[in-house]
Amino acid sequence: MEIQFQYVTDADAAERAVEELRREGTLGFDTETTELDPYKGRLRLVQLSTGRNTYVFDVFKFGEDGRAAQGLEPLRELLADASVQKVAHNAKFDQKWVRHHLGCETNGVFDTYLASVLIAAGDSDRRHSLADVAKYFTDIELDKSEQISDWNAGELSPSQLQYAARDAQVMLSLHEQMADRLASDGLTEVAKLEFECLMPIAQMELNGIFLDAERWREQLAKVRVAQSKAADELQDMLSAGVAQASLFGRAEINLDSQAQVTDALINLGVPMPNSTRAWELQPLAEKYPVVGKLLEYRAVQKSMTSFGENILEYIEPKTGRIHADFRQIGAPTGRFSCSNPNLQQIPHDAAYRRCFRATEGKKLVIADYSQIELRILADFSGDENFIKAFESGQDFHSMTASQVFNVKPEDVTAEQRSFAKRLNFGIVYGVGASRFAMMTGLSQTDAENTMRKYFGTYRNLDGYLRESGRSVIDSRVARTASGRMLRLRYDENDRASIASAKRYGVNMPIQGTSADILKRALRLLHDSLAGTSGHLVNIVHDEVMVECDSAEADDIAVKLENAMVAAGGEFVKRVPIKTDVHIADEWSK
DNA sequence: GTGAAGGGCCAC
DNA sequence: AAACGTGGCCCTTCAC
Repeated sequence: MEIQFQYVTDADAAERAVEELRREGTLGFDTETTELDPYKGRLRLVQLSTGRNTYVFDVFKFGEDGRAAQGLEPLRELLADASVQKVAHNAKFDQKWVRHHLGCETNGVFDTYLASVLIAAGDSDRRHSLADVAKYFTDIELDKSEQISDWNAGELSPSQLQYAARDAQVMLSLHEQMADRLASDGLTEVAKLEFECLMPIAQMELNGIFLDAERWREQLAKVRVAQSKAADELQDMLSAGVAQASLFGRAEINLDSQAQVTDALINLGVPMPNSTRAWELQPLAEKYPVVGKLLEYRAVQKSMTSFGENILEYIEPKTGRIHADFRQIGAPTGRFSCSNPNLQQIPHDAAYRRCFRATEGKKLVIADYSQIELRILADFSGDENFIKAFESGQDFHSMTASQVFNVKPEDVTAEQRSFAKRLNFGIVYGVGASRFAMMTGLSQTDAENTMRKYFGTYRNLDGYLRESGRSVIDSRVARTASGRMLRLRYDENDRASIASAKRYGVNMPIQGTSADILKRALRLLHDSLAGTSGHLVNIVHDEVMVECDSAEADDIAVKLENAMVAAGGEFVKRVPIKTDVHIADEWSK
């Protein structure tokens, strides 16, 4: 079916188009670009649709540099105006291109991609491409064959323009269906939270983070030496158990093959546990030096491959920085995930983190939430003792140790604090006594007794966790403070399946509310950084990093802390929210 | 050759 | 009897 559209190629037409578009409260929105990466290609088209009429702005016709094009000023104002809603699919993509190539923000966004993910509520069978979403919510079949066509062409074909117009137009019928569905699923609030977080993330990806390649290479050189030494020594030790070794010299074993390494260890008489995972091998390391060597080799091998030369290839030549991909709903809990490269798994070791640094004349302002998940749990449970431990403002693990072991805070031993700490962390994930025993070295009985004491101290926490578990199994639904939803699937005839669903369902509201809070904080931060030198450069679940002019760092630190604490306060009412903020030259604690 | 699955391990 | 939640990346193995 042909779609009515107007092709906008000059300033007068642009002005008239925007005037017409402004009469609508909601517009379909899409862009066409010559590449997928805004630093590598050009923005060709911006499409805005009222449903009846669609305007296709050809950015090329307004000059070489879209940012400098005066004729596009009305369009920029319209896009930046949050009072006009723009419906787009995966809006982060369009926002990045518009920000970089037109020089303005896109505000007031409704994202059909994120809406679809929220509605799916963790169902991994559902797909979320525009074609899939259109089919699912409106039964419209979309042909995406022009998506990969040449948007660089001097003159675009009628079929290209038709395709471009249609993608913007289809957004409106999609929006109607999806807005209703969000409302009936109780997802309106979380959707707003997600949509308002899009622009901060789009901007963060454009900002990128500076990685000092020289420092990285220096570190890598050290690791290479260690790797080669460990590999050589491990090879020698393993070969001792292989028969052919004496005949043909040293038999080469693939040290990265868990099958070959396991065989070799068995030949050497090492009693092999169920797997060769580090935590299973660790206890054997003392008696069998070869096991210790294997663990040493694995560690350096991991450093060299996952955190080696490859990450340097992600440095964008145009900016000299790394622009990773952040998936806003990376996990069904609402947490972000990050890839290409994953900046959320850079080793904590200062040798790696110090390579991520502020550029000349700049500082990094780094803030992280203190015990955010435990504070959320305390709030949800309403447990007075648990809340008191936070209200005291003292070291939380010492306070809980003091309460659980019934000693004065100043008399808590290092060992008691350590038990309390590991239990505090484990509680959020639904740890059991046997796992707790495993990680502390306590006997099963002692572990059970310690946990009994813990839950005896925090009766309402125990009650909350039980009730939460019962409720998620009963209703097959879990929700965060913002209303984010997870549907649970389990086999009711399988105890293990029920137990697993229960842990997942109990954990999700806690982990997910933490994600809610971070997303709200990013919106507040984005607004308060406007007009400053501050730029968001990285986030790691409960940590936010901003780069800014050195002279402004103190001010930015206050803004960052305020945004994070205010966001926390919107979802957590009874427990104080605390952040630790510091100013540094490098990514460090 | 390519891709999926599984083991292993980094982060929070 | 069970045995701690979320991700991504690298490697080997194995099927096509």
